[in-house]
Amino acid sequence: MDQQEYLRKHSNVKCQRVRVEESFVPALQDEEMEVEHLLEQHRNDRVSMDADSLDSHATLNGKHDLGLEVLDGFLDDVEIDDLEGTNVFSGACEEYFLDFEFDNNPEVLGFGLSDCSLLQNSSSESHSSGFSGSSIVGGVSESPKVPIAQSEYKNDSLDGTASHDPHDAFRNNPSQPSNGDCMYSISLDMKHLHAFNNNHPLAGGILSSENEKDSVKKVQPPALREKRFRKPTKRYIEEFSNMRSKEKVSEAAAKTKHLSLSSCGELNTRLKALRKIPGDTCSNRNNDVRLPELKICKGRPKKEKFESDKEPLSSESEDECMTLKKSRSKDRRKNQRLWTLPEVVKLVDGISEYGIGQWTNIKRFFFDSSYRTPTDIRDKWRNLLRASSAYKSIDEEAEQNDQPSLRPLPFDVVHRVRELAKIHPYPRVHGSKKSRVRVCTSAVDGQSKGSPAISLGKRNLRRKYT
DNA sequence: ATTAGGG
DNA sequence: CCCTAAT
Repeated sequence: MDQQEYLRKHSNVKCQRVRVEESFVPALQDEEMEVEHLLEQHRNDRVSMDADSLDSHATLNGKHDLGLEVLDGFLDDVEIDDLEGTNVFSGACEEYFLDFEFDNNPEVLGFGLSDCSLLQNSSSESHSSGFSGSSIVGGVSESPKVPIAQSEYKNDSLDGTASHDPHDAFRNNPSQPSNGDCMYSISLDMKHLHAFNNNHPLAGGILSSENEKDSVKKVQPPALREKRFRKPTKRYIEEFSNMRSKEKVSEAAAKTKHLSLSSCGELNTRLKALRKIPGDTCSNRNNDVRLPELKICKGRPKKEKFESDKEPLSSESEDECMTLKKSRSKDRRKNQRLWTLPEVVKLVDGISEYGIGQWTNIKRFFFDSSYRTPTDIRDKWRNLLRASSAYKSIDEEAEQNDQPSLRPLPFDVVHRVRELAKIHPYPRVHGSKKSRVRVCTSAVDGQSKGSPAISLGKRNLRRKYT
C-alpha cells in the first residue's frame, strides 16, 4: 500500500531513469504501468529525434517473436510510435490542431486565458518566445530538455491539483506540459475567485457558486461554469464534443470549454512531435500492419464507477485520443484502437496456450501492461474467428478475381486462427463449425464477387437459427 | 470478479 | 468497443 503510493509519487524519477538507460527493465508491473503513460511523450520525442534508436526498434519489432513477454507491451508501443512517424500522424495532428484552434478561440476570456498564459510561461521559460500558437510550439519543441522536465512537471502538477484544488476545474488537464508553479498559482486564483464570489454574491457571473447549480439553465456563463464543478462524465464530454459540430459555435464552445482546455496540453505534445518530424522516415516497418490511430494515450479508462471530485484519473479520462473519426459518429467504439499484428499474434499465442475462455489468464500473461481488457481480447478472438472464416471463402475467389481482397492479416496468422478454431470452437458462435463450412461453400458457389461473399459470410455466421 | 452474448 | 446478464 504505502509502497505503491510511494512509487506513484515518485514515478517521475522512474521516468528519468528509464529514459536514460535505454534498456527498459521493468521492476514491478504496476510500476511499468505507471511509467508507461508517462513515457508517452518521451517516446514520441525519442522516436522523432534519434533516428538510430528508431531503426533499431523497428528491426526489433520486425521479429516480435522474441518471446520477451515483459517487453512486449513496450515493443508494441515503440512500434506504434514508429508508425506515428508517418505522414498519417502528421495529418491527424494537423487536424487536431485545427480543432483545437476552433475550440479555443471563442473562449480566450475565461479559463482559456489563464490556460494560455500558463502555456506562455512554460514556453518563455525555455526560449522566451512570443505569444502565438506557433511560438508556443517552437518554445516547447525546440528545447532539448523539455521531455524530461515536462513529465516531471506533469507529475507535480497532477499531484498538486489533486491534493490542493478542491474543485476539479483544472484537473481535466493534467497532461498539460506546465510547470508546477503555474498550476499552483492557478489553484490559488481559483480560491481567490471563490472567496471573492462568496463575499460578493452579485459577482456570481464571474464564478458560479454551488448555490447556483440548480438554477442554471440555458444561460451561457453559468452553465459554462456549472459544468466545471459537476465533474462531467466521459460520456457527457463525448456527447458535447459531438454536439459541438452541430450546434452553434458560441454555445458549444462554452460548453466544451473543459475539453479544449485539456486539448491544450495534449496539443502541445502532439505539435511537438509534429514539429520534430518534418519529412519523416516512414516505411520503417514491413508494410502489412495498418496504421492504427494515434494511440498516444495508453490506458482506456475502465468505466469509472462514480465520478466524484476525487477521481484521480483525469489524465486519462480526457487524454483519450479518439482520432478515429469514422467511429466517432457511432455511439459505440469510441475508444477503439485497432489491433496491430503483434497484438493479434500474441492473442493467438495466448489462446493456443490457455485455450478459449481463459481471457483473464491470457490478458495477464500476454497482454499485461496493455490496455486490452480480457473482454477486448475475447472480442478480438470472436472477430478473428469470423475473419478467418471470411478469409477462407475469399482465398479461393482471390485466385480467380485478382482482387486485392483486402487482407491486413498475413496468411500464417489466419492459418493459426483457423487451426485454433478447429481445436476449441468458440462457445456458441452459432454453429461455429457447421455454418462456417456452409458459408464457405455457399460463398464460393453462389457468389462470384469478392465483397458480397464476405458480407454474406458474416451474416450467415451471425444469424440465429430460429 | 469473470465470462458469454448481443448491439 | 460497449453494455448487460449470468455465473
